[in-house]
Amino acid sequence: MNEQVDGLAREIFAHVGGRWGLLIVYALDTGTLRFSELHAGIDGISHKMLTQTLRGLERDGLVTRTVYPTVPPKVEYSLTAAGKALRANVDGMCEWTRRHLDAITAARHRFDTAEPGPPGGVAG
Amino acid sequence: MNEQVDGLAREIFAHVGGRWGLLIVYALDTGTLRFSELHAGIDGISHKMLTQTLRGLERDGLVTRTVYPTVPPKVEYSLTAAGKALRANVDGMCEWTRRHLDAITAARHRFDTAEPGPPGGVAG
DNA sequence: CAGTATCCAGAGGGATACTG
DNA sequence: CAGTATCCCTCTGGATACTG
Repeated sequence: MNEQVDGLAREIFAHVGGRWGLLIVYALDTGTLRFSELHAGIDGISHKMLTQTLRGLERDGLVTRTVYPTVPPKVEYSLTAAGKALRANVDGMCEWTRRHLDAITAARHRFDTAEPGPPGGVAG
Repeated sequence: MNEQVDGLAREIFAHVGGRWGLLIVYALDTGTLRFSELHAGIDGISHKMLTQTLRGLERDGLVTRTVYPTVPPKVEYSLTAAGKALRANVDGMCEWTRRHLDAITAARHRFDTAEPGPPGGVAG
């Protein structure tokens, strides 16, 4: 297998900021969202992780951050061109999940209820 | 944003087994690989994590596991149809990374050397 | 409203040893 | 060679409080 691309594949995870990065990229499809809107829209994310992940994405040039020096403050986030391109891939992954979720769930059930003595997984 | 799909996006990570899942799926493109071949091919993965992640992928029906009852034992892994479909998406991600890595690196550098007093990131 | 800092629990994941 | 079990540590990430 290609060592180059292996390293490349690893870069993906380094740049999308772990567990929440792709979710944020996904949420930002709408166009532009405020911090509080993202916080409300992404279920389960904490204030801290939203800030932290957003920083990472901004740092890598996947999202833009616009601060309005008003009272109270207002900060808006949106995808850059690179971010939008990434989002297309996220869409692909979602599509894949949508298409295979039933099969996966079934496979999981089969696996969990399988006999210790393997029914058909052995060759020789 | 769509709550349904938000949950769907989360399923992706639940099924690919965290940090190593996609890397394994990527490695298995070749066709069929033994445990030791995977171990050698995926740089940095530990014996434990390879076993553990492989179990998860097998459980979800993304890889098949074939045991040859020989001495010494021999176990081969390969992608199922669902696994191959997933791999196509991983390819897309790699392609994205390949295309944007330079820009990302540059953006990162810019961000890290930016003035505390924002040069152009503020609107109002 | 948005961001930063601190504290702390729990999951993730490595090293090692043992089994078949 | 492949897999399981155990120990232990790091690092993630949540809760909370404070600043602008």
